[in-house]
Amino acid sequence: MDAIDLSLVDLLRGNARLSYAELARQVGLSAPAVHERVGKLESSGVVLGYRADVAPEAIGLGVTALIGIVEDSGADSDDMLESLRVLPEIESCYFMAGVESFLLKARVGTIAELEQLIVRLNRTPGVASTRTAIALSTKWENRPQSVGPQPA
Amino acid sequence: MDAIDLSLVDLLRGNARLSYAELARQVGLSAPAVHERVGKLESSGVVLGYRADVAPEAIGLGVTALIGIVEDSGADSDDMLESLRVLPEIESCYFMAGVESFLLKARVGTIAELEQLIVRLNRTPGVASTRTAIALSTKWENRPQSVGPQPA
DNA sequence: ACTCTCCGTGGACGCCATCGACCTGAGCCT
DNA sequence: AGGCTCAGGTCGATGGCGTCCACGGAGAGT
Repeated sequence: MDAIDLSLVDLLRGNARLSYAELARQVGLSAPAVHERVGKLESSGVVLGYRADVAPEAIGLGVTALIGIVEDSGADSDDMLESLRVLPEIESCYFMAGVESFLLKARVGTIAELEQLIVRLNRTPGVASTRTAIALSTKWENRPQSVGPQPA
Repeated sequence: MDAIDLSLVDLLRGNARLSYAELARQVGLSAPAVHERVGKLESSGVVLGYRADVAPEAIGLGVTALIGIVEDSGADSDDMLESLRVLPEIESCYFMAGVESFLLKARVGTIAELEQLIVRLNRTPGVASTRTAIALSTKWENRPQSVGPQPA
């Protein structure tokens, strides 16, 4: 992970569809060199994947909610995790410090679907209680912060 | 937005670096047709961009926190938003229902930087109070849920 | 029925991805 | 010091891809 790797990561976080040739121009290496570096970043787990950023309302996921989960005393967190992982509506899952062990970000199409999700969560073994906060709007999300040197 | 557009969105949410030729094969159209459809999805604001998904610890952003903000009565939310937008550590920002008007997801390198961020937030005009919860680990994040027809 | 429009296909051409061969400099052993 | 080894780069070649263009068929409106 030298400065060039950081620049590559920055560039790809900004636009994952840049060609290797373009990346090469930006960092001042040849295309094959960039190709090899990016390949290593991928296989070493630095770059986990490439994703299109899509407006959720446009694909019928207009309701965003953040749900905190309090675990039963004696519940097994690993089992719970597996139960959560199965629910596709849960886009993100954090294990938290504090009373609420998990914090979930969920996206659904309607409030009715959110209700169903919450019911299902409360029925999940190990869940003592849930607390749901609804996002009225997403101002921005997953904005990449630059880590490399400033782009000259 | 027909079924093919949804499939394209699904495919690109799964892997934003798929070539147009590959997308074309998957949806059963020609490459130019896919190229045009994707271009329209981009310019109509359905596809907002393409981002590499990077392991945050690998780039020195090992501390994740969720911060709720309570606004002063009479504060201007738009001004606050601009103040928040300027802080690069804030990766996501939701406008919430409930006592806390905003919910932020922030990533920093160290607890000390988190402390500085919280101090800055509390000094921001319009902020009455903040509440910070620290994520001990990110189980997963921004998992795309499939919206198209099941991939046959 | 004619035509307009939309949306697709197929062909062409230049650029890109990717492979292999070779080069160079750093570090280390003798 | 000399030379081995290896990591990591460049260069050149080739096949596939991105992208532009001209053309064609289906459906709606008159």
